Amino acid sequence: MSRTRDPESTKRNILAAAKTEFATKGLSGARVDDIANVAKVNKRMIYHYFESKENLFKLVIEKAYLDIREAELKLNLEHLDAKSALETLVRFTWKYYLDNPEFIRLVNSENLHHARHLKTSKEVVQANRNYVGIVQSILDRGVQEGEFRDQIDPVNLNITIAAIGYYYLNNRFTGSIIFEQDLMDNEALDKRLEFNIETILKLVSR
Amino acid sequence: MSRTRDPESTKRNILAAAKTEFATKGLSGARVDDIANVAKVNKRMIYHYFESKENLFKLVIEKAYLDIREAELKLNLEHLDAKSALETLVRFTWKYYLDNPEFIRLVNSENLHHARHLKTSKEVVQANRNYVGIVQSILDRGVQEGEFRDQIDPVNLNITIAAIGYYYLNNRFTGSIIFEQDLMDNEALDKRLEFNIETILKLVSR
DNA sequence: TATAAATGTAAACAATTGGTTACTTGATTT
DNA sequence: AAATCAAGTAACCAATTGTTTACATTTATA
Repeated sequence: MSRTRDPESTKRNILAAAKTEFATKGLSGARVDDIANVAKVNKRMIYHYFESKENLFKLVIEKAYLDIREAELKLNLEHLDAKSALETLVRFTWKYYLDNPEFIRLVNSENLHHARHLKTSKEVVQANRNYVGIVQSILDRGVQEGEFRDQIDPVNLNITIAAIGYYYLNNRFTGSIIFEQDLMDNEALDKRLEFNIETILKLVSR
Repeated sequence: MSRTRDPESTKRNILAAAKTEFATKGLSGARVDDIANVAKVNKRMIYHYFESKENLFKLVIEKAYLDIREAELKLNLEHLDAKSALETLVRFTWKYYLDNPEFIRLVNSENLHHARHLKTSKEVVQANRNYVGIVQSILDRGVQEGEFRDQIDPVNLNITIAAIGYYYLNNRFTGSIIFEQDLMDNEALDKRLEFNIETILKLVSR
């Protein structure tokens, strides 16, 4: 059954192209024409399915958040002892940022625009609520096991786990110039990951 | 002596307006007309003094880096014991990001553009070299004093000190939505700073 | 199979953009 | 005081932008 028309694929192609375009050039720098060209779709289709450039961006950033939270869920951290769970989370976060560089760029864009696209997204808030709950339960478990200090704030811990990977990778271009070394070579990357694991484990341990 | 013409002030006004404009809207989103209006200067003057929008951005980002490194030098960290010096640096970095929100935004923009403006800036590289040297000497001192572990990488430590402040403030908009709390109220800010100091001191201590 | 709805195309539009041209005015120098 | 140059202005331009109009074709359905 040969179909010359395939709306689902058209939508998917547009979303994928938009993600790359927005991540590469930011919201203002992104060009609707370029998205259409990369998606191999007539520009009109973007407006047909997504209403506006702005709305397209909203869907892209929403999906980006849901994707990372979904990937985190698959780690099944509750089956590990607290210390292993935390280390796994630090490794995962690092690798996710490395493998999905668009995520960081999109989050930056959204913050440049005061998060106005995410403001109305109940789904993203809920996904994140679950995530904070998971980290909280790791912390509780760590205290029970006698490994972690108590009274550690899960939100600040979360933020720090993200921060130490995010900043390094987000600022890899200025960083490589400023520190006069290639922050993206394999040795430097491995070293950074170990450094980050150490940072988090020392932070929570008794 | 009343002067109706004042080239130095014109240049200064353009640079100041450009800094705000680029930080607020990014390189692509920034409008030369808006810079001219805010600076209360004819648009032609921007091209007269700064050649192009791109070159204006380059000067803005260079100056932003030189400014923060200059402010750090004034801390005179070498007069403090290692632990105090490190805590002072963490506090300073946090406060500088808080008081100069344009800095973070500009660095993001520059990284979105693969740091192409900073690539040719010897001055910025040199300023940073001095800065890494200062952190290295704090680490050495800490080891001598018996307070710090040895073999801590000064570049990764630097990056982490920046990261834990930068990420929190850069992503304050998405963060406040996602974590369902105002990350920018005074209590949250104070709590974050203490959390960050703890993170760094635990990281380096024996 | 006729019809309506969904999917797609080509071309154009009005607004905006970074940058320029042609000109005027003020300050400095000889 | 004339001449020269720097500083400043207004109007404009060509290119680009997000979005739309008008039209064509395919697919599902009554």
